[in-house]
Amino acid sequence: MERHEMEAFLTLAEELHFRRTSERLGLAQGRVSQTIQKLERRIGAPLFERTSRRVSLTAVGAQLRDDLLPAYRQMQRALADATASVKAVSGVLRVGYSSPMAAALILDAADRLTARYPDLEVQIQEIQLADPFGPIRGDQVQVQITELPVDEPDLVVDRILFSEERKLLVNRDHPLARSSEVTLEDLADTTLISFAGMPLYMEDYHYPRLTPSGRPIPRKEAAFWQEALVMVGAGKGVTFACARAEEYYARQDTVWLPFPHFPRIDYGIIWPRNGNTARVQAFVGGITGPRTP
Amino acid sequence: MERHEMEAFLTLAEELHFRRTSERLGLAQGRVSQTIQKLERRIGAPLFERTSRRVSLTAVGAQLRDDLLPAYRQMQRALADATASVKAVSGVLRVGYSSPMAAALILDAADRLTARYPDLEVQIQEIQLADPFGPIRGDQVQVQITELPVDEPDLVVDRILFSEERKLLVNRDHPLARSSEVTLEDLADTTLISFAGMPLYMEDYHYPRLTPSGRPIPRKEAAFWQEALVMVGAGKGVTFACARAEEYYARQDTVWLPFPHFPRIDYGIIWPRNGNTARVQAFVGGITGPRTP
DNA sequence: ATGTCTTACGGAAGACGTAATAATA
DNA sequence: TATTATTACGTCTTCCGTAAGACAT
Repeated sequence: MERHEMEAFLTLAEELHFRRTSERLGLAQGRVSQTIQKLERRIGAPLFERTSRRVSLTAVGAQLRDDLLPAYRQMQRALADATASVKAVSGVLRVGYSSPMAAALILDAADRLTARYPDLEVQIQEIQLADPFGPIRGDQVQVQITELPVDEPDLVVDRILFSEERKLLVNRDHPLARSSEVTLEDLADTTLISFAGMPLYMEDYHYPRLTPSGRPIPRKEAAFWQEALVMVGAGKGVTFACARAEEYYARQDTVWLPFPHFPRIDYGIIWPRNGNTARVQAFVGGITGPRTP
Repeated sequence: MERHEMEAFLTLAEELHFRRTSERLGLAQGRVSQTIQKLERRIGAPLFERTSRRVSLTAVGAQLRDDLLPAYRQMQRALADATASVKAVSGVLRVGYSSPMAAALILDAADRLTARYPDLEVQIQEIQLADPFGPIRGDQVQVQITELPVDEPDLVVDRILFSEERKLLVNRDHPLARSSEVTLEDLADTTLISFAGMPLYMEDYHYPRLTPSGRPIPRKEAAFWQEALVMVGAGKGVTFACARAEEYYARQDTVWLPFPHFPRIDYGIIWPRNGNTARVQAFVGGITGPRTP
């Protein structure tokens, strides 16, 4: 049963009038007549009783209308929903990241995503550790891959996307640079560079204030990651980073030391609790795929 | 969305293989590819992710399949049900009647019915009052219009179709032929002709054995209606008939007297309890229409 | 005479198959 | 190389509108 036959039949079953039916469908009057006749021939019995003055459904016609109408509506809706869902995942989605590996992941997901949603553009934006949630709260990015823990009432944390070994960055002339194994206890003899503006629970998690034995760890704050790098290069202190960041930020004057006795760095995907749009959903779903295999 | 597009999409969603899909649909391989592409252009995003080696549904495609499949199935079923119901109302339907008015009604309904169900043939058969249920029990007729009351465990009585005034048939030379008004009490002075073979409750209802004052009514039995007519014409007794039967059975030697103090004759439509077929249903539904206006 | 449904006919859209092309394992 | 999906092109079905016909009010 062809679409145009269903439409002719259902419209005529509603209008009970060939001319009005043809007008509603944008067809010539004769077309409706012939389409209905063809359908009736296929079914084997008239669906309408008609004189030149009155059109009415037969029992078979009424039954068919009752069965067909919901199916037709659902079909229409399925198509409309599909186009609407595609349209909802169009426009620009800005994704924040605070680590270059996350950026690579995002760009990878963006490729797959724009293949599936041709009208979607994914833009990326670096997020400074000193203000990790400003951009997402200000809608400068709609979704973000960032270091955990994140515990903000207005932000949803989806899950751990990946985790990285933590390394300690020290100046190549620093005594620790030649240690075989560095631990938290050693930090009492350094200045740890952390970031102002981070929530306290995050700062305490990533940049402890005391060593395990209780000695205070001297600290200094930087505003940007690049600034922290420069400070380490200048011998002003040490700081943490995830292992693979070395591929992006290696410097002659800095060595990246394994730091196995401190937890790895987990990265998660977050978005505003009231910003769970189709775009964001699609991105989160799209970034799921590649991670699992 | 065209039928061939739905079929191509749903089949491909099941097979995940263009060649197998084209074979199942009896199409060329390229056709499937182009049909899917067209659908994807209309929706605005790919429904399948394909390489030359693997085909898989995208999220949009999977959603569309979930929404579309039930609608498509229901549509198919609606059409199949319609053709099946037409086919079920085809062949020969034999209808019994015991009164010429009923025959006219049946023929009228049969005309409308064969217009609605071209493959149905309606035949009529006269039923003798002496054996009112033999033919319907022997499947010589499948439905029957007959005098009420009918109270048989294996027969369904639908409803009263119409009712007719009862008249008394007497020979023109009989003294009652000149009465201004005849009552049951007068029958004590006549011989009432009834029919053998009728169930007792029917015979007692139509042919009382006593007058209201308790006098017995002499009686004689006939085997056929025509026989009863002849007997009345020969002055051998009186009998009952419904008023309009006079149009069919008027004779010079018989007068039809009003008999207002005895109930009218009700006619009902009956069929075997285990013979409620689509044909019968269609006939009963078809005979409903003309009666109501 | 008007409004309705049906029938006849010519043109255009598009669904189809064939066959060549591109990509992947 | 074999198997797959895509693209190009010519054919043919059939959907369509126009216009005339048939019928009822």
